[in-house]
Parts: sequence; C-alpha cells; structure tokens
Amino acid sequence: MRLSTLFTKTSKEAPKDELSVNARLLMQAGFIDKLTAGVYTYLPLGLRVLNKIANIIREEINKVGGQEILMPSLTPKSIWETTGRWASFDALFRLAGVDNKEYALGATHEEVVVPLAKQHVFSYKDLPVYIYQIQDKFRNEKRAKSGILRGREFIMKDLYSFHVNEEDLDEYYKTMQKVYFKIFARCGLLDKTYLTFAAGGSFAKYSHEFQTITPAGEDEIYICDGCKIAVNAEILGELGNKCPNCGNQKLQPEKAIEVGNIFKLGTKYSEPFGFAYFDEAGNKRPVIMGCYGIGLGRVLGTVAEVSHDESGLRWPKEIAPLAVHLVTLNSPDIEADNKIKLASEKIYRELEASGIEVLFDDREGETSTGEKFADADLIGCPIRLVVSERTLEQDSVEVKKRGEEKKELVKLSHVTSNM
RNA sequence: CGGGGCGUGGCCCAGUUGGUUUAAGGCGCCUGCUUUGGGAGCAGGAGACCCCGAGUUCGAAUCUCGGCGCCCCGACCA
Repeated sequence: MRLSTLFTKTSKEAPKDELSVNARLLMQAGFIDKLTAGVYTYLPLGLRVLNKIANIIREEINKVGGQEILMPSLTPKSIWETTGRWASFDALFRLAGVDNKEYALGATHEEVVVPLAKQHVFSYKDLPVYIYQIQDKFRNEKRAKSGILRGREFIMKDLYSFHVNEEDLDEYYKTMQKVYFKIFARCGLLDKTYLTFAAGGSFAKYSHEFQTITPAGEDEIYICDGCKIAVNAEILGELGNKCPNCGNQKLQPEKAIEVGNIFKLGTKYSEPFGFAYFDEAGNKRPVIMGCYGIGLGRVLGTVAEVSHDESGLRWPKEIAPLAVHLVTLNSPDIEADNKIKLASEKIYRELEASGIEVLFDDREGETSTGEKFADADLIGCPIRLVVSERTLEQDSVEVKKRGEEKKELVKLSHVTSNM
C-alpha cells in the first residue's frame, strides 16, 4: 500500500472536540471517520485492523466448531413480540416500512437465530451446534460516547450455542472462556484482560464479561490478585465483597472496558419459540442455549487506548494495519534520489512478494523527512524501515521497532529474510 | 433523558460590552523557486450561506428567542 495514493491523509492536529484517546488518535491517523455521534466509517487503515480482528475471531471460533452465517439487520416486529422485547428493549431501533409494517434493526440476534435453528435442529443427533456471525448491530444508546467504545452502530461477533442439556452447555461455556482469552491474547490485550463475574445471567446467576483495564473504561471491576478473576462492581455486594473463586477479600478496583460478554441463556429464548428436540427416548425436550459476544470495534478502540504513546498508535503485531512502514527519504541530488527510489521500490516489491504487508511512504520531495517520521509514529506499524542516502552508503536499510529507540542497519540483500 | 461546555474556509482557531471586518492568523491545498534524518523556507494564489430560522437595529459573527449538531458529567445500558 502506497502512502502517496492512500485515500486518507493523516492530520497534524487531533480533532478538537474529542477527548477520548481512541477517537483522537484513530481520527487523526485516518483510521476512522465520525459521521454522527456514535456512528463511524472505517477507513482503509482502520478496516484492515478490523478485518484482522475479525479473522482472528473466525480462526479461533472455527477451531471449536463454530459455523459462520450472516443474518439480516432488518428484522420484523413479530419475532420481537414473541419474546416480549419489542416492548421491553429500550435501546431497540424501531422503524416502519412503507406499508406500516414495523421493523427493528438488529441489536442482538436471539430472535432471528432461534427460529432459524428450529428449522434445522430436530433431534439430539443435530446437537450441539454453534452458529455465529460478524455483523453490524444497532442500539439506540441514550448517549453515545468515548469514541468508538460506545456507538449506536457497531460491529459485533455474536455466537449462539445449542445444547441437549446444561452439562453440555457448561462444557462449551468453559471452552469459550479459553477461546476468548486466545482471541484477546492475539489482539495484544491478554495482560490487561480479566474474566469478570457480572450481572445479566438469566439461566445461570451471573454472566461473565471480559474486561480490559484502562482509565477510559466505563465499568469498575474488582480484581482478585490471587486467581486473576474479577467482579463487576454492579454485583460485588451480592457476592459479599469477596472473590467468588477463592474468597479473597482484598480486591483491587480498576476502571475497565467490556470487550466481550458470555451468557448462559438456558431456555430463555428457545421456549418462547417452542424450540425443542427429541432425545434418545423420544421425549421432547427444550434446547439449552448460550450466547457469546465480542465487540470488534471496541477491541480496536481498546487497543488504541492501552497501546499508544505521545507520538501515536502502537499496534500489536497480529492486528497491525500493515507489518512494515517503509520510508523513503528524498535527496536534493537527482542521481542520489533516483538511487534511493530504485532501492526502496525494490524492497517494497520484494517484501510484498514474500507476503509481508508494507505501508510504503513513497511521497516525493514536497513531504519533509520529519513529516514522514511523524506519520510513521502516528500510524503505528510495528516496524519502520528507512531507505536514505545515508543507509545506501552502507548498502543497507535502517530498521526500527515502533516504541523502541534502537535503530540498526540491515544489508539490502537481507531485508526480506530479516522481516 | 437531566446538567455543563462548545459551534467561524477541509483542520486548529482570533474576533463576541453591535460600527476601519472588505471576517484576521496558522495548518492543509494550488503555482514557482529553494530545501531534505524528526511535522522546512521564500514569493504568489484559491478557498467562508460566521450551525439553522425568526427577531431587535440605520447596522448582527457579535444582542434576543426558538431549533439543530458535537463533546463531557450523570442517569440508562436488553
């Protein structure tokens, strides 16, 4: 990807009215654009990160049997009436079609997935089954805030699991906890993310959230130093102000953002839709369900919150928009300048050919050296390469990691293998 | 939904006890020259329904009323 033709530009100053770090950095660096409060466009660089997060989620969930589908966002009123949520779900966006038929924009998809699964699951032989999607969700939040962390439209992975009994659900629920930690690890959030007991359980008493510690978080959690499990402040009292796992009463309060949430739904949604299966003995039994969400934009925004410095973003390797930021520094000497151009074009081609994603700052003379370096820091790719008159004198390229001061020279012939 | 702040070229903003404002400056953009290891310099140029509407006035970016939008705090968060 060439910076000279990239659709978006970075800006020298962060947007004045944004206070949240993720909004300031992501907008300044050209990853996202705000259309209206709580509604954002993902620009080329931002979309790359978002897609990487999506693909990590797909990989990890497919490994444990998840099957991806894509459900519609526009959903009929009737399914929401079946569960009573047309009336009770405050944040539901409701709208009317031309024939006065009413619709809701999908805020979550139990009402869609259960009737769907009912058409394909009849017997214990069809269970368990795990269905998920990655899709825009709409919630009419009273107040959108914190940049990309709480929007009215946001991209979410929602997985629904269907089981013959509670034991089977419990097992998968535990599996998903492990899967979630793998996902957050690959997104660079592992050391700050805690499994957190939270309200919202319908079948089980509690749900579990995955909370990442950051001052930008809107939740307060209490962390048990011993078992690394946390409790959301909203239920701490109910639990007797102690760790639900080991009874420890010394809990550390922290601000955190909820990046994922898993629920044992039981029969809460299968029952209203009459979703049942036949067991081995021919008895009709209700399907037991679980659901599991991850906010992809929230993950992206959370990474921006926890991984940046005064110069800009610092992307973890696996979700960086591109692996390498290749900077070519121009020279006033035409001959030298051509040499630099040729050398950097060659490196760009070689790296791309070997499957390494490169953001190539090939902008010419009018872009100053300082501007190029500032952009590299702001955009935050993990590795910066510099090709200049100085490095070519040594038949080399300069290599520097984002966030580190150390620079080293690598011979031109070794650049690709070195990456 | 309650409270607070803000709204001026694409961006950051000055101006706001009404009148030398023909709305200033910086960034960015266009032309030319110069420059090239941390957001360069000089010269020239383009770009503004001053958020919208109504009102007060000889005169409104500036005052009044109404509306809209954005941010922040709170409430809310199936």
